[in-house]
Amino acid sequence: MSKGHATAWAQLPVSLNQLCLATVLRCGQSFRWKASGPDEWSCGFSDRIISLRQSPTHLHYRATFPSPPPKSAKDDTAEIVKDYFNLSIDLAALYEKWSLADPNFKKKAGEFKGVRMLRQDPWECLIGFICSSNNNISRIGQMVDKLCATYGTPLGTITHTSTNPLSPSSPSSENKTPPTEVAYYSFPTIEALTTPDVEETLKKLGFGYRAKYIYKTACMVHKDRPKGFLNTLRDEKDYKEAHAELIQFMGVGPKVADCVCLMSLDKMGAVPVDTHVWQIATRDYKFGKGKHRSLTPVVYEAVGDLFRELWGDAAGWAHSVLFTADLRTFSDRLENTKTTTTTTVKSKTKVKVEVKEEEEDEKIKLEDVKVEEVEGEEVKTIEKRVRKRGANGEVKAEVVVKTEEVTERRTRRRRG
DNA sequence: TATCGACCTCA
DNA sequence: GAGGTCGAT
Repeated sequence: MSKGHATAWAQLPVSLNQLCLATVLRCGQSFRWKASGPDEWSCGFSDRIISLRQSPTHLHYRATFPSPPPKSAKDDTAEIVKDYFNLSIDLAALYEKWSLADPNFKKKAGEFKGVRMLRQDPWECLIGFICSSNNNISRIGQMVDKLCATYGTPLGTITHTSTNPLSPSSPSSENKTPPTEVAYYSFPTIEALTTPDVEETLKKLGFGYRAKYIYKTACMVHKDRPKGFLNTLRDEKDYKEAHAELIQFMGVGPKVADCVCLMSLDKMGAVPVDTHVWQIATRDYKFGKGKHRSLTPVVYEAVGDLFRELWGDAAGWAHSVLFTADLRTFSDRLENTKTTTTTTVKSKTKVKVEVKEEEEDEKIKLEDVKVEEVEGEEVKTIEKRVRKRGANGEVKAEVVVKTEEVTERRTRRRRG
């Protein structure tokens, strides 16, 4: 039982190929779903808590309202759920298409069915991903919880029953944790995050430098944009336009903007390139063939283009499948097929090779990388030009620094 | 255009 | 050091 007014459980026909709840709700799209039971998930929406369960053939849902709804009101929770999970899109058909176009996708997809993009509220999505920089899913979740508890509206409580999978062998006794009442809140409105105290409060709550970003962005959206601005990016702007609008906000770079485009603005081709995706591109798709030492804006876009060419219009959706497969949380699923390649830098030697007096030779690249590979050992020679400057900033000399990096690669198969 | 240090906290 | 961004150079 929970405080509040819960509707009866209802269901929607949804196969596991179309949606895998346990994966989709934990793969870093939304940070607000809580496990409220062994196979139950709950999340606060604007005026109600929605709880979900899944069987092989159905998605079960129910709503818990803070106060009894008028008898006349008909429950629109089904509509909310269909919309939130983008259920009008046939995911299985997309998997077919991607598998045909890409053997690597096909290989990974078997263990990761039903990974679809949510269709979240753009404002919540924006703030959630501003929190995501230099951060991990679990802490982002904790931060968003605090944000909601502090600036959101209470929606009631849900009784959480044991989610501890530890001892299914003795269901009768010991290891059961007692049920607890957990409070749920709505996500704060835009306006709620524009009060002058917000930055300081969030700092105290452990948001770090993101506190300022959130406050500033809230102010920008609220004061400098027309009402409903973020939602208009869905229909009135295409992907590029929406992306350009989003990176105007404080704390929003290309990656965060792509997350918002993909997960809340119906831009299925948006591919957020974070360090994971960058790894996937270089490791599994040989992107750049060892060039590119950092993820500059140009390289960022090139990675997205690579995947868009490979997977087509809904590349962002496809990317999410491989991204999820790469997450530590789910790494056990690939145990049987996986080969892991670990690379360790064995040695690194820097040698200053020559000193040039004030030479302006545009032909020398600022950085030149040569790679040789011998029996699992990779020797990279990096030539980097470093300018020594005097007190006035004038170039006094240029030093070419050669770095030899010896990398050892070990590939091993885990039990299979 | 690309690179670099700083930024908050927690692991 | 992390599932990034900002501001300066």
